[in-house]
Amino acid sequence: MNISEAAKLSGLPAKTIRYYESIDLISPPRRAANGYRHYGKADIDSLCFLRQARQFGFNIDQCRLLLGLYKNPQRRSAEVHQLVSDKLEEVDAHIRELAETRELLAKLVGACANDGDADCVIIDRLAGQQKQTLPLEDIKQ
Amino acid sequence: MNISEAAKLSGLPAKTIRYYESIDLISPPRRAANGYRHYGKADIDSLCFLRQARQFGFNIDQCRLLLGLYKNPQRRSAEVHQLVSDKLEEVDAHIRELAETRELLAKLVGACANDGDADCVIIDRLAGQQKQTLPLEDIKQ
DNA sequence: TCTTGACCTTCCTGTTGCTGTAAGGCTTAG
DNA sequence: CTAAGCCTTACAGCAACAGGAAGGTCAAGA
Repeated sequence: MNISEAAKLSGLPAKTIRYYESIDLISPPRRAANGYRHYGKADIDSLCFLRQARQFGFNIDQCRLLLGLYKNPQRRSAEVHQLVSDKLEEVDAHIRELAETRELLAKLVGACANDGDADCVIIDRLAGQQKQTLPLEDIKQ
Repeated sequence: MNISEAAKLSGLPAKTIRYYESIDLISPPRRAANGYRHYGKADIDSLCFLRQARQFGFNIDQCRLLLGLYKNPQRRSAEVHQLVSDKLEEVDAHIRELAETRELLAKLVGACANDGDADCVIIDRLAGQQKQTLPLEDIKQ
């Protein structure tokens, strides 16, 4: 089948499929006489796998590893488990970070007068937090 | 003061300060006779403001708006409030999305045998989720 | 005076994971 | 015959910088 059908079946844009080929994430498919890419069932399986893995938040390099395990009947499930629990930790860390930011933002939103005045707690909070101070003699306009 | 001192005081890398100038986020500073950038106290304030805003998750365009409000004594705090509560919603949405992914990942991690066998629930889950099916007659190798 | 090291400048490339667009060839229906 | 709808390659661009090259400047020490 041609690339647009592969795209439909796999749920990936044709552009993305070509891109994955260009970075050697998938192996180049056979070509028809007219130069068109020609995909088989196994290719579709790999593409579906990649779409899912990306949806789970794995980046391209992690997908590369996962795809390698997917295609390798000699894999040990422990290797897969390791990759996925690493990713889980990554996502947890990200969530913690965002949650922290969220709380700070919520505080700002709550504290702001939200009216027509120029006085604004938010602006005050974002400003005036210098990282370091210089000795007086170094401060020249 | 020179750029490296501005960097120290603001907590932004000198590279970033030059970058902010290149995208017109900050106004170009005065130059000394030798061509070196020369920053004053107001410049540092803007840079600090930007560092904080970026830390709060605002992107460059949002920072542009915030910085405009910061520098504008005619601002109404309601405008600032709007920007920040929009960002809060953005962050909330992002967290919800990540939390969903997290749960899926946790399920995978919990379900995987995590041993030396090739059988792997994770691999099975990532594979075989075709987006669409084609009518039989269209399926040719 | 010369040199050394720490600054500073501009410009170009690379990062991640694609997406958009241009310019052109192939295929199929009307 | 032509128009639509595929397909191809190749190049540019997004965000928000970071790294490095090549070269100018400055201050201190031998």
